[in-house]
Amino acid sequence: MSDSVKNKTLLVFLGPTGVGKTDISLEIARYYACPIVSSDSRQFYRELKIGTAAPTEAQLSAVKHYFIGTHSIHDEYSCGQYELDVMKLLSELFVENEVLMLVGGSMMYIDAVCEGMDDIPSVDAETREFWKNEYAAKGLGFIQEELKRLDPAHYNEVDLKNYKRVLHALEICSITGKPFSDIRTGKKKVRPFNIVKVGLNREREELYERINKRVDQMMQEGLLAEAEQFYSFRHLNTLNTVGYKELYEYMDGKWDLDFAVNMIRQDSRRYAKRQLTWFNRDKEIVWFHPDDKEVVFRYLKNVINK
RNA sequence: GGGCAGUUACCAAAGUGGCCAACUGGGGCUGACUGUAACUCAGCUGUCUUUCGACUUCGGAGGUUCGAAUCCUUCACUGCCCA
Repeated sequence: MSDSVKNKTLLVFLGPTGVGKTDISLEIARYYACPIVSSDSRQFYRELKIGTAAPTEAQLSAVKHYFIGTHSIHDEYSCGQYELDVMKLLSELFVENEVLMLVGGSMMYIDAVCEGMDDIPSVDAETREFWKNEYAAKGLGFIQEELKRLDPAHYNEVDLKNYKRVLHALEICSITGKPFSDIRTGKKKVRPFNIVKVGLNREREELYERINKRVDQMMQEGLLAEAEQFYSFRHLNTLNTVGYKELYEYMDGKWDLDFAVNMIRQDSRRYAKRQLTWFNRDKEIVWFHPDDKEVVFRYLKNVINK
């Protein structure tokens, strides 16, 4: 990216699911006449509309959006690829725009844009399958020992009880022939534009109430039918998503519908909490209530060089 | 009216004389997390205390005992059965 974008600003609107990001960000996008880049890792998938509370057709035609419905649930996509794709897009969009918006709640995806990630190779299906099978057959203790052997430094750092983290480290060791920890630098990349992080949050009780209500609304809008369409692909990672995975338990006959819907509410609340835990670490975020639009506008005017 | 069963922390549910502030599960809270991340994982969850520990609890009241959630008496409530 050239120096020409150094006075440009990326407005990052983030917050827990259901807090009301879409509404306020549309108003701000219209005011600044800028497009919105989504950082919602599930709204990427065009098949998942209702369950991810994707922007409506009307909203999409009011403001130009990127990364909404751009991928299929069958696609292989990752955070690292997202970083590359978004950075390329931003450099193009900043030619015409002084201000751009990144809106969404997917923590690691937001960080990938704002801080960058190390260049870690993507894992081929064969390697993934190999370690997955090793884990299934020999258990957590075995893959822990393998990690100790292949990457003792990482072994001492990772959460060893978290099999996903252990597996991924092993996958990278396998592919590169080097310890995973050699590749991880942990260095933040400096972006050639300003980043303003706006956090949106509400009282916990209020947030949870909104989440609960939104789940009811999704059901009324036909979430069950939407999920049912992809029932045969329910094993896909992209469908291991709140709002879908619970309904598949119902369709598998394990839960009754009321229970499943209740679990969607609960899992949504937990997700919101996890998002907040992640965001709370980031001291660059300035927090607002989504209803205080005037306050946010005033803040932005102060922060953006205009 | 009679008989039986039950009442334990936010909920469910173990515990039936000392190892009990009380198993376990759920819920809740807090946190970790550099690529399948709306994933995955961890800690806490009577009160006070940073820890050691102290204090108040197992429906209410009273009693037995060195010691009670656990035994006895009684009251209250709940469920089932017989009238």
